[in-house]
Amino acid sequence: MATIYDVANRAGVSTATVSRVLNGVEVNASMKEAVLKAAGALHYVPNRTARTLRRKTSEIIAMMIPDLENPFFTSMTKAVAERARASGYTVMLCDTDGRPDREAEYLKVAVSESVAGLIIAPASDAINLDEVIERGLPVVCIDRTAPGYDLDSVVVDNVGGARRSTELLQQAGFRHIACISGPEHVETADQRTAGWREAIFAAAGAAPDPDYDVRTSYSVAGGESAMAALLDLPNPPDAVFAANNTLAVGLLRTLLAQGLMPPAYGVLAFGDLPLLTYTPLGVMVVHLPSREIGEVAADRLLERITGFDGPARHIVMPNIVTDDQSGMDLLRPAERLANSS
Amino acid sequence: MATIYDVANRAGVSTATVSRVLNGVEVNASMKEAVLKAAGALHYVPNRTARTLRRKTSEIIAMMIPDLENPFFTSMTKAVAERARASGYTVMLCDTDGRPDREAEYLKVAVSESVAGLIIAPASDAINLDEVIERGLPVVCIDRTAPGYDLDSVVVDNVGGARRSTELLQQAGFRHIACISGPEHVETADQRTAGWREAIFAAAGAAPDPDYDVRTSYSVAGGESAMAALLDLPNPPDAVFAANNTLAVGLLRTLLAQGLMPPAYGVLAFGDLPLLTYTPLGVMVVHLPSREIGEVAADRLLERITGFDGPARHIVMPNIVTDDQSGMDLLRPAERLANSS
DNA sequence: CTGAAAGCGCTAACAC
DNA sequence: GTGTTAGCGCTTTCAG
Repeated sequence: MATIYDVANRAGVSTATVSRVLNGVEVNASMKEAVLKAAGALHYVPNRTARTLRRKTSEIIAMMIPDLENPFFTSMTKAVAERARASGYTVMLCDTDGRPDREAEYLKVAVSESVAGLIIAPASDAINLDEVIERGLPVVCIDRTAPGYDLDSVVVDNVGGARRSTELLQQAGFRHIACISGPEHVETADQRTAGWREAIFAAAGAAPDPDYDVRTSYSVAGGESAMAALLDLPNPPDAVFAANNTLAVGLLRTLLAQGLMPPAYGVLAFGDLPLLTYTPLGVMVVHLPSREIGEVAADRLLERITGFDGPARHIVMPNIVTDDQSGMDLLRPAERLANSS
Repeated sequence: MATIYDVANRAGVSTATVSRVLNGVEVNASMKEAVLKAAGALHYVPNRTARTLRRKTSEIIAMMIPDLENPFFTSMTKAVAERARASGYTVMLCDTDGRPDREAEYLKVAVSESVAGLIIAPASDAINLDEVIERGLPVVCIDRTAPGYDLDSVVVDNVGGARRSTELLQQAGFRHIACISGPEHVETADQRTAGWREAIFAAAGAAPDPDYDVRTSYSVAGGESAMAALLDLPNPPDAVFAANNTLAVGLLRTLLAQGLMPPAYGVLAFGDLPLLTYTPLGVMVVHLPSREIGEVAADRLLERITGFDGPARHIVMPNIVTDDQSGMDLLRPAERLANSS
């Protein structure tokens, strides 16, 4: 309730001086002390809203992701929040549910709140960031880029990673490898499917069976039904490349319900299955550095917020736990468990 | 960039009229149309900061939880964000990491941002909400209450649930049941341990072995080391009641690494292990309605924000999937999988 | 029903 | 180095 005026009065100085003290601008030592004492006595809490109105930029960072419940985005978000907090910023959570309309809505709110910056995993490749760019808002894309805009981005190597993943399945002896990927026009889904195609083509000298190329929503339900459809095929696959973790969980549900168990049935998940990985199930898992992506993205954004104005940086994250040339962690969960204990 | 003045000018009306139109106050139809047209032409986006400064309350809800990466809080947060969005509010994410100092910091930011309301899972039972209460900020406690304050709360029956959980382990034939719970002074941890004690006392006619009563941090690491310590005991337990999901994951890691497998070794997790539950592992799981807690909490808060001023409501959530009198879902994962397919 | 104008709390010229 | 003061964009009395 106390304002900067109250503090100024009590300390016998002007509001400008109070503001200076509060913002770390050089001020006479005795005045500074008086201000601090007055502020303490009055339980003064600066009003960020007023500051934002005046400065035209808040201490809030907008974080837009398609699904907070996906551990991949959860840990990314946690990392961003932690980095932001350390620099005095707070995160405005925007779960777009993968819907462009929600995304547009949140984008408007972000502008309306004069957020300091934006970290976003675009819901589709048709995303419109014009308004945001016009206002000079710093933006960092994560996981997916924003086609048509030259923005900082932090992603993983989807095409190459998917190709190497598929090759691993091939090396494990599987010959009929299907790919269950996310929606069309979602960059990661398109790229991971492309990587799978490359590997299949390289091995077979021909394009993959169109029936094996399935696209669905990035969700457990999507993985479940897609797998069911694959098993209903006249010539069902003997292995599956799951383009993300939720799809893998879904397809695993279908598989297990039908008595098909990895590793006899080949399953490679592109992205971690956090809790599942602690159980002895023969699923191959490619670890994606979600936390690190969040950290790097936050750092890059903070740099922009504090004035950095260089050209866009496109960062492709190497994977943390390295066990082969690809830089990916391809241990089977059971092995990983053994190693880590 | 366009302000309400620009819109007013273009529409040939006063800013007051523009404001009225934008806020749904009755206005002459032709004027209203003119305002809307002008606003559209100018790509006008209202400035929420200015509104907040004037109204002294923003359209942001602060959500404070101890760990975003715990699926229990993740789904709760997602539910809150969704409900909030539907009412025009956005969520400010505050991951306190279970630390009172972080919590206090975020509380200050929340006040400073003039948030419309607060949903909080207190980091400890010594939480100080004075400042927040003084300012008349609506608060709803989730998962844990705030001792000393009479606030709306949405929780689960910890004592009773823990007791029935332990009884289930007893009914399954286990006789040496340990309890791994969270930190002291964390309400849920205290209460769940109390419920376990009740069950042990009722069955044995004596207090449980103090060695079996372990408290650690609510984390995978905590569960891991606690389980290791239990197994090192001269007379190790044959079953464990895990007071939350992360503890369960941790103790499971230790167990599996030592070749001890449920259900031969008794494990009951109080709280879901989302992805793990899809695998055929004999762990008993008590489902906690995290999503529903979030929904109810958000609804109660929104009521307060829009003026409700009745006495505090203390809501104890029943569990969703009901298979016994306790209202809890105690199916073993494998059975659940079979049922749900 | 509509308009004029004050003011929310703070920052940043600008003047001293 | 310090104080004065004009707004930031909006809502909301208060007159008319």
